[in-house]
Amino acid sequence: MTKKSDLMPGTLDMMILKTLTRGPQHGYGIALSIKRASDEVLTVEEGSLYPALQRLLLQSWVKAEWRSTETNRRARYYTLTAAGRRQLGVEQSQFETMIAAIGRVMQDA
Amino acid sequence: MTKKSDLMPGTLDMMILKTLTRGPQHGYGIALSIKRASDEVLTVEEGSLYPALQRLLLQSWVKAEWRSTETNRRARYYTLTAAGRRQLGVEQSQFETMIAAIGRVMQDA
DNA sequence: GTTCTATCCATAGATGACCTATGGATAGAA
DNA sequence: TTCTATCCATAGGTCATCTATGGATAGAAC
Repeated sequence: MTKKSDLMPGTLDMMILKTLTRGPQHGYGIALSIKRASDEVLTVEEGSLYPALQRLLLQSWVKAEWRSTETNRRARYYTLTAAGRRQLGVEQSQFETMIAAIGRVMQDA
Repeated sequence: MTKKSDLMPGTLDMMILKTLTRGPQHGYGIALSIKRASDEVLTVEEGSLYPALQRLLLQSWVKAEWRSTETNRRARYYTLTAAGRRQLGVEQSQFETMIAAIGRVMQDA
């Protein structure tokens, strides 16, 4: 089993895509969003996050542009594409299927 | 995301331990149990199963002995140990925590 | 009687996601 | 001016799982 602060493998891309449905964000902001939404249970390391964003860019599930933050710093803002939104749907339903199956295996009977 | 027939990484050991709470079983039987319990959604490949069983043996979470099956074939029967039962509890609660956290990230809000 | 399928064990090597470690840079607070 | 938080990104390692392979036997099918 994974350690407490680790992620569940295979769920990071899905969570990033989901986070971006709430609007464009830069990498650091995505990491904070996930951390806060999960009540500090999930911590996305930068060494996981940026490679993941590169993967998503390559697939054209997100696009990126350099902009300025409210605090006047340069940052790369990521936006969900239409394909990314479709992909999110696919990953969500696969995830649900998987979790439901594991639930059946794990139930007492 | 993982493919449909794949496992969710990090959940195999937990499912094996859970399966063994229903009594000793040989490797092949464990794989079938998981497949059936999950309504054929989860397929444990032999290349995943036997290394997993070696891990569990090393940790003394299961023990093994050679016996004969009902159909007269030699097979290695795996039994859950007390430590294995404790470990199952740990993994289950970590899993629940993780799934709950992912659920919060994935909920529309 | 032999071929095929299901049952059974196990390892080697590849893949791929994630983590650790590292490096760089700036804004604003102390 | 030093420290912390904010921001980006890559290289290298780890580890779980999969693919591919190899071996062996029981019983059914033909």
